[in-house]
Amino acid sequence: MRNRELAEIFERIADLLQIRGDAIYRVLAYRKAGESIRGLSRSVVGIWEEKDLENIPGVGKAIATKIDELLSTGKLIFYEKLIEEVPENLPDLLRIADVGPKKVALFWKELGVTSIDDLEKAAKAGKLQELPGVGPRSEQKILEGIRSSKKGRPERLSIGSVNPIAQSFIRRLMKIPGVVHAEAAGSLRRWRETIGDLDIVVAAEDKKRVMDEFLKFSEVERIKGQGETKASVELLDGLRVQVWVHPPERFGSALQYATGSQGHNVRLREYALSQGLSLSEHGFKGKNGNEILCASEEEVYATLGLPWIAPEMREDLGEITAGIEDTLPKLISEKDIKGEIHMHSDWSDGRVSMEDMANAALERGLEYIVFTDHSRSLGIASGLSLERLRDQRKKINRLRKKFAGELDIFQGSEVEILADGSLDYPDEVLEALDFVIISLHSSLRQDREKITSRLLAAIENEHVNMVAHLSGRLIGKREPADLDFEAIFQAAVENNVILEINSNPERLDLKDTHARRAVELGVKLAITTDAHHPEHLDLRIYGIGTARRAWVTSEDVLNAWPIRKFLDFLEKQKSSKITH
DNA sequence: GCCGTTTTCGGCCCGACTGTTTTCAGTCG
Repeated sequence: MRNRELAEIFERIADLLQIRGDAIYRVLAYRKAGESIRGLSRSVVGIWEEKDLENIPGVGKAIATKIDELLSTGKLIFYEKLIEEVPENLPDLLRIADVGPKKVALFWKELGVTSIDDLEKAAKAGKLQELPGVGPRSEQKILEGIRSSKKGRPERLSIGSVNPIAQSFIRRLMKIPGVVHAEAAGSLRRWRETIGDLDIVVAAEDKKRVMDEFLKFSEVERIKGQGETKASVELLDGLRVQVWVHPPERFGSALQYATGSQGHNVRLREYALSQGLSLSEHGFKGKNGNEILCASEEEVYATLGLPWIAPEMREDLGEITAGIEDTLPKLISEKDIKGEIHMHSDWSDGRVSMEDMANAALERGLEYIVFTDHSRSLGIASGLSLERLRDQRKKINRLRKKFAGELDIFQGSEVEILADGSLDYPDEVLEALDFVIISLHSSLRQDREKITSRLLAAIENEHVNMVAHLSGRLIGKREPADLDFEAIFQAAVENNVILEINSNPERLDLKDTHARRAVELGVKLAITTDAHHPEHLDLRIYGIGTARRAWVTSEDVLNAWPIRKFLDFLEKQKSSKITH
């Protein structure tokens, strides 16, 4: 059973218990356990085999026993009894805006509603407003909520699609007179791979003016809520945007609050309470009611005796403890990157010539690049035949001379791993390449054992330097391959093979939690763009964000190393390979 | 139900906004 399936079960239990009206802290415990499992960097099955379940944060005796039952028998008696009492699909109603557990319970008990269709019928018949605490306006809102949930818009959008919208909003908000700061917060600032709501925090004295101007932005389709300090709207394309306005002297605490995550904030506020301070978006309050205002986030953390914690780490995954102990890593940043080692040209499916790509790399301050066009069997991407590969080498040699002293250029290849685990070029061809990337583009749906051993066989090939986009997932479009990640990370360490964080926002592969686990085990990474066009070189910000979420430092990243160290490592890879 | 630089028992973040209410409950983040 995969972590996500386990997480879904416990999250559903939490919803069902809450609808049933159980004690809220019991509900929260199940929800927290579910979220914790979802965010885990390694498989629960592995932890279960080591009999270490209770070391998972949020998992105690009771939930550990339930995980054990699920993994050994495939079912959970507690859950089966629960859904005899509360209809299993009732939590689906919680997805509708402004419908929470109390209302779901009310509609179910009073009207027998057990599905969204039931609810819609009841609302249209005017049955909801006859219930206590529900009026005509609520009934109307619920109907709207059902309508928008039926439009089939995805609940979370790719960070690559939301980020440009955010930057445009921020530019325009900054132009409103009196605005001192405007900054994206929430999951975008934490560089999560998908974004639910776009959150923006603005610093200005005149709140009302900012609110009025914001609500007039042309993309705003519907105002969902509007108060003194906070407004939330839905855009024409369905994206939800929330804007907070706070006075500049409180901007730090407001930004900290809106950045989250919820889990991080709860833990930080608990830590504040342990020091006799109550923290909110407005600042700190002491026991005697005195206020401490924070214009910057640094002041928020410093007030608690902590170093500033990078937004990407704020997931309640040990960052506050690391802050207390002063062991936070120095995270990698974009300026640390020295080379691009996974990119394409028009020799295969890239859009421009090698020379144009080289110039684009130079413009972006890179010191070395590796062309890694596709290997021969990937016909759909015009993979290079042996002859074309030789021709490309000649061309690259000419380019090397042309760019000498400015940019070092190498010839690599993105080599297909064939269905049986062998590689798409013979060994002597691989040996002649400067850098060998291997990747899967076909037969991604093989079962776990088969696809894992296929990758392991490929990783053990002595000429392989790096594995690209390991899981093969396309976020929201294609599920990752069913891999034994733990085994692959071990093999990568043993064979000195690099694993890629692919920066394409549709991939982000390795993903954050896997990258963190890989580095824990001693794997070295690369942060590449897989560029097929000069502009793709700018996608690296997303890979950097993912790496920072994984607590990665520049020491962990091959293409953040200076050219000398990069080349030395390639030499070392050659000599350290397991021989067969 | 979980957890411990106040605790193995008694806590468990904090506030904005809305609608249905006359002071608050529910939802959301």
